Amino acid sequence: MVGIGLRPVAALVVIFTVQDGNLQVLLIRRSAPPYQGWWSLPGGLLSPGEGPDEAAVRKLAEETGVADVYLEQLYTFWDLDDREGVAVSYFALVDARQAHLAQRQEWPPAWWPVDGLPPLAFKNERVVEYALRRLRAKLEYSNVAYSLLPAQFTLSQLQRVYEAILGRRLDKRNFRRRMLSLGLIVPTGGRAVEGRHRPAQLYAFKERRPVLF
Amino acid sequence: MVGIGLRPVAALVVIFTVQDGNLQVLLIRRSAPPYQGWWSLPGGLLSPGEGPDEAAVRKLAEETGVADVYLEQLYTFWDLDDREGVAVSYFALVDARQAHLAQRQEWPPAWWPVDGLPPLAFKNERVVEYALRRLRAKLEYSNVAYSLLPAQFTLSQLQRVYEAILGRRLDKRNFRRRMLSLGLIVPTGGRAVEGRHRPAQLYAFKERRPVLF
DNA sequence: GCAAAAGTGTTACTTTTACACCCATGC
DNA sequence: GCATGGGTGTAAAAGTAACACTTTTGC
Repeated sequence: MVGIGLRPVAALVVIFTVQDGNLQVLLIRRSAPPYQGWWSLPGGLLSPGEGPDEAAVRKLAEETGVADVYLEQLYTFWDLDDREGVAVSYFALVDARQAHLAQRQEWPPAWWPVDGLPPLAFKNERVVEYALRRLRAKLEYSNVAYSLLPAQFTLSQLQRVYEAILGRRLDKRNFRRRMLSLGLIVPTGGRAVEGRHRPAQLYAFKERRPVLF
Repeated sequence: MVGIGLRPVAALVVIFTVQDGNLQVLLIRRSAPPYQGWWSLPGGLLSPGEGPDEAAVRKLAEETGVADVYLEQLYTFWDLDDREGVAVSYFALVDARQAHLAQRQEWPPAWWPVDGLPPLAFKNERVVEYALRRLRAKLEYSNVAYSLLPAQFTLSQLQRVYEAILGRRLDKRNFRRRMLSLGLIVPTGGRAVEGRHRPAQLYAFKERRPVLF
């Protein structure tokens, strides 16, 4: 018998990346009911002895192989399914170049552009929407973008990440001035030779851990 | 036997009010173990069929008699006790004049000034601290203060609420200009005769529901 | 020499801050 | 008439937003 107050508790992770100037979300194709054949966010019930944060870290590692990325608790939903379950949601920011998606026949993960998602199982649209709002807000007053980029990057790459997330173009001069005057990033001295044009100065985040301002 | 992923799930509410220029939190004195004799936040396990939001609303009503106040989910903690329980926390804003604290011998509630709290059970200090940070932030970009004041109030009363929450003095002229230019409040035409001094214009919030800006 | 992206300053405008005195009332 | 809080404007500073051309490289 289920005791009073005992509920299924799951963790759910919205894993974002920016690739080719597009903000993408990791989805998993469901290979069994309920919602067989549909796509949903990675997640699942807590394992014994595990807290929601630990479950989120585990899911993230299972699907992408990465650890030590930006991961933040979002919101706890309780009406995503009909089973009185509670879902603690998270969002994570990963650099697609460092992520290696799990290769499996069943429940395969894939990146989807955030503005072209398929119908999702368990009302996961609400979770993605919530995550996106929070990510956009956070971008304005923190350095979380560090988690979407390699250790060194050009200012143009950084700007493309911001533009992809915010969904609008930014002014190049104002953007560069702001990033530098906030002291978020420093030039490394290296240069990126990338095509038949002038090489770009490489920069790095001063801190590769969350900083608010 | 407890199934996989089944956990005790509780709701926990940080109920704030402003009284005499002081920000206060509602605490309950524990009348049984664990932590007998200590103070803690109101909360408890979800009832059958109840979601965390509903449990928070219920707790709020039980302790203060109020409904329809500002109530927002905060964060889900899981390491507040040793029992693998999950605690979904909320914060609420109530007008002390409209709140009637439950009168009971056991588990009596009381208002405590937020900067003079007693030691709390279940690491509830972390929850209060988190709630306070969120409340301070929210005050700057929303109208949530409506929930701490009666339908009509003077600008000085409103300012005292802001000052109590932010923990610093504000400039009277700048404060008034800002509140009015944001279009948060409107004069009602009434005046408050309150002492041997010039009566104050009464104002009301345009919206008595959460608005972000 | 030309295509491509890198890099760089100035100006107008908006927002924020600092600051001090007169007003209306009750006693 | 005096004590009390109510009410009001302005100027300086800071921050934000708009805008276009030169530079360096590969081919």
